[in-house]
Amino acid sequence: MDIYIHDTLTGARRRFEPLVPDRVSMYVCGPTVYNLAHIGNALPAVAFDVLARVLRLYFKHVTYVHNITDIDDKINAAALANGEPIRALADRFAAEYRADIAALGVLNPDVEPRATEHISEIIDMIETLIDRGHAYAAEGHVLFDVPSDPSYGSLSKQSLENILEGARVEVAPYKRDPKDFVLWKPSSDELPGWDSPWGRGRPGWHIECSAMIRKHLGPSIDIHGGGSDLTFPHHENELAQGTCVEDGQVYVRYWMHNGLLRMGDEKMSKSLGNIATIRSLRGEHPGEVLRYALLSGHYRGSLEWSDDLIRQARSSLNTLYQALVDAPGDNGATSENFHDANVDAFPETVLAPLRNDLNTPQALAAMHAIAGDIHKTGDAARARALRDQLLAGGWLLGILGTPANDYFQHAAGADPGWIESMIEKRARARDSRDFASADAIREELAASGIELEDTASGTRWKVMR
RNA sequence: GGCUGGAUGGCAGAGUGGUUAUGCAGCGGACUGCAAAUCCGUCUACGUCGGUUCGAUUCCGUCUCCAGCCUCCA
Repeated sequence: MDIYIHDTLTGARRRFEPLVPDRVSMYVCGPTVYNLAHIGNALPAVAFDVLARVLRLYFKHVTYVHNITDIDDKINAAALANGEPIRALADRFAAEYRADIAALGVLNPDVEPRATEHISEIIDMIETLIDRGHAYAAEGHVLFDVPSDPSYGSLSKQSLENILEGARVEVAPYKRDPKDFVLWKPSSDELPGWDSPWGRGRPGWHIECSAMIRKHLGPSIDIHGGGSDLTFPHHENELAQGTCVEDGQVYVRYWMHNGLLRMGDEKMSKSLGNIATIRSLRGEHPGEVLRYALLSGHYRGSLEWSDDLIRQARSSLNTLYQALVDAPGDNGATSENFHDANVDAFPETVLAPLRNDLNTPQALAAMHAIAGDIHKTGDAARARALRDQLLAGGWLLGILGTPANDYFQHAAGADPGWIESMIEKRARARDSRDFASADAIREELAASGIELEDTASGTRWKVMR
């Protein structure tokens, strides 16, 4: 059993081996909470959720830390515009974010740290960087001294000259080098601030993550994930801080970056405004459908988000649920039953692609193969075993979490009792070969969004979806 | 301009030096009173131009196009 992960730093797929056997430390950058999250924000949450599920099967201790950035200029601006206290606004949208990704089946991380709760760790780390000659204070700011880190640029594969040439930001006069970035900056009285050796101020974005990683996972971690748009400068800067604060320690063993969702041929982003919020999407679609859509592409690719993608995901997921409905015996079980199952309980055909750099499209293909086998086998015991395989695979992917019947019957616009009585009426009509009446009843149900299926064991109904 | 990655059938999207991805949709058939679900069959593929090779969608190079990053961003 080997797990492979594509590592951004080396640009290669590498066999995964944690620093300490049986212990995996994983950190994923979460959102800055100043408004509702969009579906692009959910991609890393979902992808790394699947990774965590897989890793927990093979390693006894997995610590998954997923942060929330709750101190940021955009938060300040949003709070000001709202006339709302900054802390209240950040808390509110942090809760909204949690609710949104929970609806997509994302399990809670082990730790969900907030930057504002780690100010002393941040200050400590900045002081260490200054002591070691990698940072300097100037005019109330503290800046990281980029030229002091010879390997700067290695993660984003940028040469220092190119960073300079491409720079579109004005260079502050207190910077020794244009590439130096802020670790600490002063705050005015109306902005949030904390006392520090450099006066009242607040942390820069990059140091927050480094300090929280250090606190919760230590100086050297196994996996660091996030969107590919964070590679530069955020993760490059984190790498510089995390490396320079120690002597020759590897800050991150595997850097993982998910691709970005596109909408209308462009990256979905709050700045561009071409976003679909998770909130609005899950008003229209089950969270599981949205999750399936996200998993239908490989996490490193760029997936085109569209209504058609959602429609296809919905149909595909229906097919899997249909197999559960058609499996003989009790179909009240869900993938949730495999929450604590041993690795042997999971289908290798689904697991193997996931171990190979989280190949979710291939895993889903294997799920459909199992679903097909459920229909094709004539053996009831075999079908039940396959049903369990399907549910187990569903657990890894975070889908099939609803009892199959409920999935097709929940949110029925009509009273189930009425539906059953209509079905009975139709059965009598069919028995007397009055197909015109029988079809009329079926039409009437269809008008209420109810679809009928006549099976060998009787007629069953489901909500059209 | 620099860096990184990508171009696969109607759509989405894996993968592979020679053999079916898969799903969605379409078409034909089976089943059904008719449907639905399911099963069987089936049509559209690997951006361009070269090279390596017995053989390339898969390796190498060229070109074209696209996206991301170089500024906050998942």
